[in-house]
This record gives sequence, structure tokens and C-alpha cells, in this order.
Amino acid sequence: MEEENACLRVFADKEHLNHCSNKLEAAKETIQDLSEVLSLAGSETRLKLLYLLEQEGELCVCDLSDVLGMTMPAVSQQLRKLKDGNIIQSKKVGQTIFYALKPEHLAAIRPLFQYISDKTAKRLEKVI
Amino acid sequence: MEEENACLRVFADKEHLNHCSNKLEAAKETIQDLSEVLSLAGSETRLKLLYLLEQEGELCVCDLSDVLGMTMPAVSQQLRKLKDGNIIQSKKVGQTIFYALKPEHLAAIRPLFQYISDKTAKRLEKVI
DNA sequence: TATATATTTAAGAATTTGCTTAAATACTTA
DNA sequence: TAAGTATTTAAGCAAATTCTTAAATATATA
Repeated sequence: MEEENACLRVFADKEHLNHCSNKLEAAKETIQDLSEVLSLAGSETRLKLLYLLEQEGELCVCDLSDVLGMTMPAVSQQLRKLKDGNIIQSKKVGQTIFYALKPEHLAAIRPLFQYISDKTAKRLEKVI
Repeated sequence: MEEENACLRVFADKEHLNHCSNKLEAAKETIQDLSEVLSLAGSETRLKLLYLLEQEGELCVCDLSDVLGMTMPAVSQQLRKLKDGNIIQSKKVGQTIFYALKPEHLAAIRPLFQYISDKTAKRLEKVI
């Protein structure tokens, strides 16, 4: 029966708040997982990396550093985060390492690429 | 004709890299916008807030702070970020401020909620 | 074996984030 | 008008992020 940091407003609907808490509790793990994926995708650099990998299939660190205009260590470190987050995978060919999206987590971020494509198309229409 | 930080590998396909650069350039603004939205959604606290608002329609700061078990300033500051990012909107009723998702940016994040719902349902199935 | 290439790892600095606590604001009601 | 409630603002701090540069690793080639 603690009030904790609750407000004291008359219209506070305890039952409704409980309903919300339960809903949140049920979705807790999913929200944790998803927020992890989203925070990875939610950086300009990493979203560019993901976009390029989605469009091109696979690219090496060198290519990516070239296209993004960033140093290889910088790119490598971001790729590592994406790999740790299970969003991308790597394949070694000689001394070159090719990165590609991992099909597994794609369900969550695929719609984002669709969004990028659609928006980009719209922007280009405007220009024409 | 600068090599910048490009690798010197024989198989570097200049034409392909150019193609990638152009593609990235075309999507640049969209990627900037989207990464902004994703980084906002990519925090456990804020994703919870968005999820609750999506499920419940609208909630006041007090309710949200109650359900999340966080102080009101903490919640308020996160809501502010979401509002600055144009993801949510507020409506004042007396001294209470109700927050709700903004239809505008919903296109980008709607699929995420679907993902949460689906995943949560699956997890609950497992338990049963 | 020596040298070069592609990549990673490590250490460190500048910036950003996400909270905390205290105080300010705005509205309501006695 | 005074007191109370819902919320925001502000200042500050600990932790996380993202780059930089330098060095290490692994593979290829002369």
C-alpha cells in the first residue's frame, strides 16, 4: 500500500495503472531486446553501415571505411558492436573480412530499410 | 584522385564503391532523420514510454512515473526528448499534462510495436 | 624470411546520456 | 490569497559513447 512516487490526484485509476504495469511486465524482455537492437541501429554511422550491408549484401571493412569516409578502426569498432548485438555476421576470405546482415534479427529492422527506401524515393521525387 | 584512407587491395572495385557512395548520399537525410528516431526509441525507458502510450492512447506524467517506477523529473526529461523528436505530443487539461504518440512519425515506429506484440505473445505461449 | 596489407585491439580524450536533488512554474482549490 | 498538486527546469555527477592514434595480429606475397 505504498504510494512511492505516485501523484495524489483524485482521478488516479489504480486499476488502470495496474493493468499498465502488467502489460509492461509481460513485454519487458521483448522491450529490453528490442531497445538493444534499436539503440544499435540508432546511430548515424551504424545505420549507414546497416543500410549499405542491406543494399549490397556484403562488404569488407576497407570498403565501408572508404564509403563512409571514416578510419578503419572507427568502422571496425562500430561493426563489432553490431556483431556483438547479433545483427551482422562476418566471413573471412584471405586477409579480408566481409560483413553481412544476419537473417536472424532482420525481422525487427527490415521495416526500417523499407522506410528509408520509401522516404528517399519521395525526397528524390520532390527534387525532380 | 586521393586515396584517403582507402585500402590498396587489388580487388577494390572503384565503380562499385562509387555506386555505394551515391546510394548513401541519396539516402543521407532519411538516414539522419531515422537514426534520430531510432536512437530515441532505442532506450529501455523511452521504449517503455512509447509502448505504453501506443497501448493506452494517452497517459499523464504522473501515471507514467508510477508505472515505470521512476521519479517524475526523470520521466519528464525523457518525454521532453521524445517530444523534441516529434514522436509524441502533449495536451494540457487543468494542471495535468497528457502525452500521446504523434501520428506523423508513427510510420517509422509502428512496425516495432507489432514486433513487440508478436514477440511477447510468443514468449507467453512458451510459458503455457 | 621479410615486407606489405586488412583488420583488430587498446588506451585515452571529448562529448553525450540519464539519472539525482532542489528549486521554479502553473494551475486548482480552500 | 494561501496552500497544495502536477509538472518542468536547472545543476551536477557517474557512466557510456565515439572518436583518435598507436600498436598488435593474421594473412599474403616477394
